Amino acid sequence: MNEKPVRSGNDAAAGERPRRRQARGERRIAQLLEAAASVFCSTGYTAASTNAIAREAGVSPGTLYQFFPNKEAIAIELGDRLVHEMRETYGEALAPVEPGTPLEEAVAAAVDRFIDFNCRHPVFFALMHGPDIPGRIAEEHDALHATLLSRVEVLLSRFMPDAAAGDVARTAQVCLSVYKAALELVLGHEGAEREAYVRELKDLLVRYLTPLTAARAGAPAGVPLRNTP
Amino acid sequence: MNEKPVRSGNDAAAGERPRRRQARGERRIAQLLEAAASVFCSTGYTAASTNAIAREAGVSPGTLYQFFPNKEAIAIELGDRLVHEMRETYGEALAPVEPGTPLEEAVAAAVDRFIDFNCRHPVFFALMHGPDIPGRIAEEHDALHATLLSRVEVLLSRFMPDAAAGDVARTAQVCLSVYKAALELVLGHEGAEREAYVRELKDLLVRYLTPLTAARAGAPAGVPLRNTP
DNA sequence: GGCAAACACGAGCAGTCACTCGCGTTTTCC
DNA sequence: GGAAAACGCGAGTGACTGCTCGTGTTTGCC
Repeated sequence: MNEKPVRSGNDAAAGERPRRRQARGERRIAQLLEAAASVFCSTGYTAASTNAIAREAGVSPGTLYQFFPNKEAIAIELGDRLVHEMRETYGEALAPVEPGTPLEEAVAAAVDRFIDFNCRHPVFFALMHGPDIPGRIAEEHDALHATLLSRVEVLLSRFMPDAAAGDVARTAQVCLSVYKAALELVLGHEGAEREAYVRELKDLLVRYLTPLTAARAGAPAGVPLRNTP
Repeated sequence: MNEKPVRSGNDAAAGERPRRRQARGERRIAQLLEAAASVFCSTGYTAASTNAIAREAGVSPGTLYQFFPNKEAIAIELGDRLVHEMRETYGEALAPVEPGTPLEEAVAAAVDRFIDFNCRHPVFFALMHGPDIPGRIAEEHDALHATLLSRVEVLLSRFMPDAAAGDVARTAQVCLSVYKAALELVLGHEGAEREAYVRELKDLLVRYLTPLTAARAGAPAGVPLRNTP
């Protein structure tokens, strides 16, 4: 926010000098990011042309490049803002697990928050899981994925304290991948059908994880726990 | 195979006259498809340039267009051949389910065959699940998906005979999506780790489906069966 | 051998893309 | 009010794409 006014003697310090954005500029940036989100969402990153983004935003190509050095920077800025909001969301979604909380509730709470976030920002899915994203966004996605993974591992190790670290990591990976797959189904449906898929996802995760946690208190039948040796 | 020799009077019948391929030509086609598979696999469909495919195959761009009318046709031919082999594979994988076969075995058999196929043909995943595929391939993928879906539904309805049709369809969708997600994990690992993920996928599916089938013979505890009304 | 068709080449064409540049307009700061 | 900077424009540039075409070589058939 509080940018220093243009300094004397600071002109050619770094390759990129911080431009003094006016309110108008900030508005344009938001406008352009919104347009980019729309275009990325409907056509994917590579197929989205900067001219199309500018047109969608109602400005000229030249104006777009007044605020972003290149196409990748648009996706990066968009990704940054989404990841920022995402970190807040999943911080709440995964962090506070009361020791007594049953698995079913923990899963339901996490799933509900993540699904809600992804439904509100469909671009996020397109940007993060597209196969044609630029290297920088991929890094960001990997970082976010790693963070999520370790969070899920912590959550899991609370429910399955006597499992090998490798098994916990693998289980967490499976959970995230399954979530991603189900998210695609959820985003592809509306209303009641969408909610049915959400319920299905919760059931799926709970049934997958329950036998692992069951070792804590007298394994209740079902599929036998299979520990990889 | 047995192509009729060039017919007299059949010259300008349709817009496309069937060229008499020589053995050399068939070899080039196989060569080009192999190169295309490699390039598609590593860069995706849109990013793959026809010049790059030709270069990978060691021929000139003009030669490529002697056998394929356009870039899409390359992907289509490749997809056709893969789908053809796929149909044979999953025909065996899903068709014959003995009435007494336990769920665990049926799932394991299907998963093993599909995983094997996808590991032998990594292009298949890239072509079918890429977001930038041309319309024609998408149709083919949708058709294959629909076929697989109905097969899985038939298989499922044998294990859960007293479920609503909508629930069965949804369950089948979830199974396929989960398979797809796990496939990505499997393809991303090697050796023992890969096998561990395969086992995880089987467990996941069995645990997901077991409570649904349990209604047949005195529900053995675990997560209660939740029927959507 | 000879001829037509299939095969092979690679420079080049039209089209699209990300991005630039010169110039005019609006805002900010004194 | 006036200078400087930020904003805004859109035709244009170079690179790359899918694809063509004229020309030369190899193959199959008589």
